[in-house]
Amino acid sequence: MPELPEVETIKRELDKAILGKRIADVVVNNAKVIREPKKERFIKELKNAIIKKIIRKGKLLIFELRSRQTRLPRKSLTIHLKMTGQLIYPSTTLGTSPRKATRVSFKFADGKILDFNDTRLFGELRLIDDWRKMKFIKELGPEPFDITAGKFRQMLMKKKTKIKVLLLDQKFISGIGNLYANEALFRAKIDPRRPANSLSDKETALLFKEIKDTLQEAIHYKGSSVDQYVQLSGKSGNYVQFHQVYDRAGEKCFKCKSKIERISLGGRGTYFCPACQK
DNA sequence: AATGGGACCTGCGCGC
DNA sequence: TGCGCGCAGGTCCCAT
Repeated sequence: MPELPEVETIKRELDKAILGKRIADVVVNNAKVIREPKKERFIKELKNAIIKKIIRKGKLLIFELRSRQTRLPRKSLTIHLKMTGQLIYPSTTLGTSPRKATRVSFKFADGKILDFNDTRLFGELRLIDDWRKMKFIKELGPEPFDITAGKFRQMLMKKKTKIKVLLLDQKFISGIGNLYANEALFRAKIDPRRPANSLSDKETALLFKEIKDTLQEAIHYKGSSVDQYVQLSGKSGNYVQFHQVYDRAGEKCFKCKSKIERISLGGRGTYFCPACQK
């Protein structure tokens, strides 16, 4: 489940690995992940594009491109990993025997290959003129790092929905997914079922701090490798060892030894300690 | 506005 | 061993 820390980890590695490179060829093994334009045009327009800049917005990766003929308008390749998407570089498949889940391979002019793998085909690749005009981008809420505690509090006070569900709403705040929502709420000692506007000033401030700290720590440890996420190199992220509640239903709370509970909120597995979180 | 459900997909682990 | 089933979670979409 790539969330902000996982996508940021990949973004930083991509910066070091592929900036300035020219795409020589694109191999599409499964066109389903290419949302626009059609496969043939997608390939044609990416050929000879140079990776100019890489940007992350929430969980979305954006490659700003430049064509060799600089008069052409700059396009962008956007990549959303959704749940099981991976970016692997340098890939060793060489297009000869692609791994089962390798859906698209980008071959650079120097021969190195960037693979997009995605078991469940939920991932989305788009080649578009202006990423700023994407519906997803226009509706995206601010990232926790881009707002103040006061602003966060002001945002929460307008909402009656359950705090956990709200943290997962990318239009409200972007970058947080199921794993870090669970972890941040545990650290802030807040019951995930609480209506957002029921949080006190103190609780709001603590939650805001814990969200940012949790994300920062996860970035430092290069993400959480549960399910399919790996770093660009294919190595696992190292943050799982610090998880307090996620996927620990029935196990003892590290703080108070109570049993961690699992409930469903907004259709998502929600883990919390009923004794620690009020 | 809030809430719940289904859809998109595949692979895993479970019980039998 | 193999089969069917529920489940995983990011996002969108629809109904109430």
